[in-house]
Amino acid sequence: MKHWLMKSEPSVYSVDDLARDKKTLWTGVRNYQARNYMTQDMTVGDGVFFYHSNAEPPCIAGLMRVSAVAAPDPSQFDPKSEGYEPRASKTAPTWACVEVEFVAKFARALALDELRALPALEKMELLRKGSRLSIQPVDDDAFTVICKEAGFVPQRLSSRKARSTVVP
DNA sequence: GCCAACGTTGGC
DNA sequence: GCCAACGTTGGC
Repeated sequence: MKHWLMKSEPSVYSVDDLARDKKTLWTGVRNYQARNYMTQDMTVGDGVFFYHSNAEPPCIAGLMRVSAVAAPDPSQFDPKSEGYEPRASKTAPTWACVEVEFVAKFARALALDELRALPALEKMELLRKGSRLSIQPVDDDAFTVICKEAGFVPQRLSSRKARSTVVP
């Protein structure tokens, strides 16, 4: 299972909005690298950090999970949408979106400067100077460190079989 | 609001 | 295929 980080400006769509909606289509991505991560690498069940960009402070605000693989982003077909893509057609779409579902809002959001203070995250894409990529992979170690720092315990042994093997 | 970094566009 | 101009992102 892979892990990811996806950015959204909370003034547009926040972790609280997702907590309310339970699920949403992650529409509006207009960057090829970010799109390719969605169409080529994301699978159902992948964990995704919800990052608040252009926020005060910028922070990782919660966790979500991929609930459906990439499909054409409907906003590219809507002339009234900011993300309208005149070159796209239903048979040859340009942009894609995954569906994500809410997992958790971190009781303590992890601000960018706190993340920078963690040596284990040195190589994280998010923390690279000039990094703008709105969808990026997060390696297992970084995922674990961030969850721990946020006081969040991932429910990795969620199947009945797995749970039954856990010593009480 | 500023501006550095980056991605895209389009002329050549 | 190069690269200057332009537009966007996103921290500060």
